[in-house]
Amino acid sequence: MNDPQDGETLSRETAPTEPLSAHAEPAPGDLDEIDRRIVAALMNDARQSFATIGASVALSAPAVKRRVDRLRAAGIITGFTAVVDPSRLGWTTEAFVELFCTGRTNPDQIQQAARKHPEVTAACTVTGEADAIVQLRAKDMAHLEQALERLRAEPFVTRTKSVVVLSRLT
Amino acid sequence: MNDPQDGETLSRETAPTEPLSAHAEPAPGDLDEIDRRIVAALMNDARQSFATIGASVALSAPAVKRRVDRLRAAGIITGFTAVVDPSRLGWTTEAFVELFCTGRTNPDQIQQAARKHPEVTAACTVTGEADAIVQLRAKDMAHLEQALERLRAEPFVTRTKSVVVLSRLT
DNA sequence: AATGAAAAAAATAGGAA
DNA sequence: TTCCTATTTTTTTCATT
Repeated sequence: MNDPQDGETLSRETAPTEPLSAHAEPAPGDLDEIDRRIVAALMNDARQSFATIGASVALSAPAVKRRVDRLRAAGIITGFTAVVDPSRLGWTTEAFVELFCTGRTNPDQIQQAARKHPEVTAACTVTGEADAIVQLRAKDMAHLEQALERLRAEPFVTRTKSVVVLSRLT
Repeated sequence: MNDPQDGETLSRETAPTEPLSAHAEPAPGDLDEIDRRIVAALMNDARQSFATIGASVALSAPAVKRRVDRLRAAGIITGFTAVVDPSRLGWTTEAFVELFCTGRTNPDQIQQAARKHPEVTAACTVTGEADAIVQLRAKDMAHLEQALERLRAEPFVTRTKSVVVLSRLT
């Protein structure tokens, strides 16, 4: 994917040692290559047996189990979950909501509020005009509206700006 | 050999042209309360045993297993995955990017473009001024910028507006 | 410290009622 | 659906490098 990016006229010589798509693995934390492959395998299928994983990383089942235990204890793997097709569960209406908050709202307040509403599937503070973006998922538009009203009722929320998801592409 | 769903085989002459695996979603929302609780339990911990789940929904382990099998076959549960703390794996920089597109860009084009870039973790078309929102996740700010540049180079993209995630609250 | 092998305990996968 | 059972997997224990 080498895209000609010549927009800049500054013809500073490019550093020849800099690989563009450097997959530099500085090994954050203390995961080795086997740990990474175990994590990848579990992300792919969290219910496969340790023996199966072991076969793909050339380790015995107990050895894999110990590493998984260690990864969980270290907080690298935080849990295992079922991947559900939300549309099949009926909560098919989605929205992104920008939250504008009062002057000295802190992230903890937003977080606490987010946890109160089950329709909130994600929340984060952001750069830009808004203070936070939350993702909502609801059964239908009426449900979404109701959830949004509840959010707007939070004392620190001064204004919201929503966009509704028309279709999910990924 | 074992056809689980033959309960109502009317002895009407079999239609030879009938696709066997007609994924006829006959009842997209026909999960009963127990199914929902099983799904919730698995979302909470995908590696707990069927017996444990059974204890919480007052069902035997084999009964739970059959329901899970059915939920998977129906495409409601699409898989099981490990939940990983992304910051421990390196891709810690996130952004929401609004995409403004040329006049008659269709969703398929956006979808194809989204698939080309590994940094895109989600993409959807939305109401409002922008045509789509994509979520990016990258190793660091430089990586994010590079991914954004690649996105902006798509021929149908006229303009983008990004906000960077400061911290994830959920 | 980390691994593999073996044994014990637990879970799973089907079958029958 | 539950019950039952053979098979597989998990988990502990122990010996090895």
